Amino acid sequence: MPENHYHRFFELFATPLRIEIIKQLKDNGSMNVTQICQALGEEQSKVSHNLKRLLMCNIVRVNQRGNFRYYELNKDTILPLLQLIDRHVETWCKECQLERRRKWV
Amino acid sequence: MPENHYHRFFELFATPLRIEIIKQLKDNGSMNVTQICQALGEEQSKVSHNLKRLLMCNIVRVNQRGNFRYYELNKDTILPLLQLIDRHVETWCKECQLERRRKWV
DNA sequence: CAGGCATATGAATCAGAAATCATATAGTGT
DNA sequence: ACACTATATGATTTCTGATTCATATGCCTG
Repeated sequence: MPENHYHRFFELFATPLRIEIIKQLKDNGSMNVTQICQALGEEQSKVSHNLKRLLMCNIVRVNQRGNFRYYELNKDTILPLLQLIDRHVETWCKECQLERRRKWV
Repeated sequence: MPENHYHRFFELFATPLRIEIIKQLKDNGSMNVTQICQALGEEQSKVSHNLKRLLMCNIVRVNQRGNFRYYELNKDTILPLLQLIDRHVETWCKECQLERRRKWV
């Protein structure tokens, strides 16, 4: 990835649904699409579309068993990444306005 | 930041301009707005708007000298973060389609 | 091979964030 | 106080990516 495409990578983590999917996989190991849908109360095609994005850059892997496709997190790189963010946020974003979205005042 | 706001953080790195700004600050240490604008050939208000987003979550800091506001990167957390991404990309995204945006096939 | 799941895909629409542009604020030197 | 520069802000428009919905593909079982 040329340096100027960093943002494409971060983009993958920049939506709530994909983050939720990642959390599910982090907690539960390996899940098929239906399981993810149920766990999140989200629609199948929506989840599939988003899994595709995650798959694209090896944030998740997939392996098929019969009719099902089991997705799992690429923990090697993703877990440390999330940890790093946690640390930053812990130290620097204590009262930062990440949550309140009304306006970026 | 509650866990479910991760994406707000990543969002900050998910645009080419902000990445360019970050790279400038990484390379040049401390720059005022005009310098950044010139370095990137971008418009002032555009840059200011984006710096604001970065400032919000301590990705950059600012300190004022006279009429100028000098921005610098919060290297402690941001550099390791970028490094981590580099590693992931190096290992996993060698021939992944991050750059070609036509379609996510 | 037919029927039924599980999942993927494509096209159209929708939403939200970035760019734009006009204007405001704030510091500086006279 | 005035003119000037540097930067910030707000409102509007523009774009891009996410959602939606309809449909396709693929596997499995009788």
